[in-house]
Amino acid sequence: MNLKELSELLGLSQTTVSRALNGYPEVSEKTRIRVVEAAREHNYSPNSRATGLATGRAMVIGHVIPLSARHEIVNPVFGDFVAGALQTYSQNNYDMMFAHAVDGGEAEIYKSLYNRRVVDGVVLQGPKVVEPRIKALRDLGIPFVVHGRSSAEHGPYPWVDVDNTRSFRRATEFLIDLGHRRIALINGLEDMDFAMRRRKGYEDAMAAANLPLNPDLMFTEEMTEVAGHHAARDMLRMETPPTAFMVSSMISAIGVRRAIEEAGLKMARDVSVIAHDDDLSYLKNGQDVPIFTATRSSVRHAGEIAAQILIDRINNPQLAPQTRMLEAEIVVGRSTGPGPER
Amino acid sequence: MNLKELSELLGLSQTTVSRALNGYPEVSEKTRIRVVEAAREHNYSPNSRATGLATGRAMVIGHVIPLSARHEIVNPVFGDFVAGALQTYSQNNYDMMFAHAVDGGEAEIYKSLYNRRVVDGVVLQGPKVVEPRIKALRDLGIPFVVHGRSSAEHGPYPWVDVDNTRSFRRATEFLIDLGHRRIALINGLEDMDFAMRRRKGYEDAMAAANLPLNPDLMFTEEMTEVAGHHAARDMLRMETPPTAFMVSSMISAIGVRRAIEEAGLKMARDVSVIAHDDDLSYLKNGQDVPIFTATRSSVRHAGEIAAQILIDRINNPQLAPQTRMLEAEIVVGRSTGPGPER
DNA sequence: TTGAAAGCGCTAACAT
DNA sequence: ATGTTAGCGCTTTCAA
Repeated sequence: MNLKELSELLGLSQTTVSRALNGYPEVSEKTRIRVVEAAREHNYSPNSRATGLATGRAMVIGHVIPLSARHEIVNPVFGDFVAGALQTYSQNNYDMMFAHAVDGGEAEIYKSLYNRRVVDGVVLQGPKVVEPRIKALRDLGIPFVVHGRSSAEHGPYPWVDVDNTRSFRRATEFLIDLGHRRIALINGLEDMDFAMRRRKGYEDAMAAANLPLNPDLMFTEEMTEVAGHHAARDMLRMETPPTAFMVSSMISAIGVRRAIEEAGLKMARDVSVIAHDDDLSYLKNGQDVPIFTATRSSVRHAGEIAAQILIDRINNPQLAPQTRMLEAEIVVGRSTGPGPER
Repeated sequence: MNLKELSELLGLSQTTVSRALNGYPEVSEKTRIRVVEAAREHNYSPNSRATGLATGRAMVIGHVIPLSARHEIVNPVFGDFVAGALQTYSQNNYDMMFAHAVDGGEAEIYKSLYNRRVVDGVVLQGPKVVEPRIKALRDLGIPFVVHGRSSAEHGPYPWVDVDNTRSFRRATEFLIDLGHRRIALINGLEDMDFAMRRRKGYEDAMAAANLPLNPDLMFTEEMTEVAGHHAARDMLRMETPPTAFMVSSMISAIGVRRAIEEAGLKMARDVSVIAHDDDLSYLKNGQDVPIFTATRSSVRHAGEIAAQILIDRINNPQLAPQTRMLEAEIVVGRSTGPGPER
């Protein structure tokens, strides 16, 4: 059922039916009711391509995943962000498009999506420290918002981020307060902006406590089980192994914990592990567990906010770029056992 | 730059330009080259909404995530499947649409996406044992493919699945061979078809070994860290606790392992854990690690296949529903320590 | 308050 | 080998 058929059925013009359905004021209430009911009854829904052609709006927003970063889509944080954005989109009648890009081709994908009028705007996820995509999007005039920031980018651009530096500083401080001195950092790839910031938080806390930075205890790789395992295993074989691990992802933390088991060490008593996005609900039971930071709900919230900023920008292009810094929800539990001196 | 402008620029009709760009044979090679070059030079890309309107095809496929199942999008397996599908889509010039649905509203979302001609077909993810969506999609005439199966659905429908029953049977057999007798099952929600099949695999193996099924060792919940932790913690407090855990997700396995640590037990020596989608690359180093099944790459492959089946179906609606069963890639490592008798 | 008609950018019959 | 023309299904002036 399309507009024409519906209007013929009602003995009205397409115009009137369209107006009635879209809430224009000049339609009589009587007609509107008749139209709306007939539409529902005959299961009419407007063809979004035709609407898009006529209005010039796609009502779709694009997300692009670098294909090389296959782990990215598997990163739970990614899903949290997307879930948040999805919620805001549906409240505003937007749909979400998903595209992927081979390495280096991301700018092309954005351009293609926008030029073909598939999307009205895009969300840039996983920005690197040096991120040419931001300039590209700005130059192309594509409405966008960044999840995260890019430190090397000095022009204004809209972003939403959680305070990664603060999270890692606070968590590291917590470990230091517990008496740990050899604290390892199992980080993501440090050309990613978030990873660089996390390292900074870690370094800041170490410096503030006058603890030396040991390059052998600072590892950077993709955030996978395997990478976490290898790094932790090697570190635990050192003469003076670390007594604690700051880990950038719950996924790499799986590997880290396994390495600890394999080394015959006991979690919490011999070694503490803080993973960035581990679930924290345990702590509510007041149990003896290692400490953690939690940002899962913060990330979901970031998705909601980012979507709203982008939608505002699409509707009002001359708006100044909005930015929003979210504090990660940090929860720390008690450390168990005799502590780090072994 | 649109078709009209481009054709005026070239002194050709829109038709000829369109034909040149779409590879129709009746265009002279000379003209084609001239057109293609001008298009590239002026950065022309066809408006997909206009193309869609004219052709009746959206070149978009929809994926729907139940919002209630917020964990679903966070499940790594979900990402693997999507990544696989995305790859096939881009090879066939399809884009991927992402929608979400509040509980029970999934059929509406499918209908809406299809009626509005936003998508040409949809992928049904996370089918339940009883899955009304399949009948709904069939009745609506929407091209679709199911990732997984629905046991209560007896009519023909296209699906791609991994052999969950076999995976869990084999992994359970492996534990039994190692001498384990009290094997716990930490499963997902068993109204989900895959979870039901996994339980069946577990039960089959136990029955074949004449081992009793102990309801207290069979847990079913959402596959979260918290749920895994609670279940394992309670089981480990039993008089005769399990010596091994079969876990349905690497995420719940995090909770299970933590509960084991908290109980003062040593992984592998005291308790073995097999998690469904744990990464297995460890084993390649020939280390002493617990055993695992791996299906990560199988799931990605499932995504590729499912996408292809759907595309074929869209292009050829009278095709009989294709189905495809994939064998999960199963890898088992050596169990460490003195074994389960403690 | 309603309708006629043009047009959004493309494809596909149907000429030529 | 190229062009003319009529849509695809909607919105939006402009008229009535």
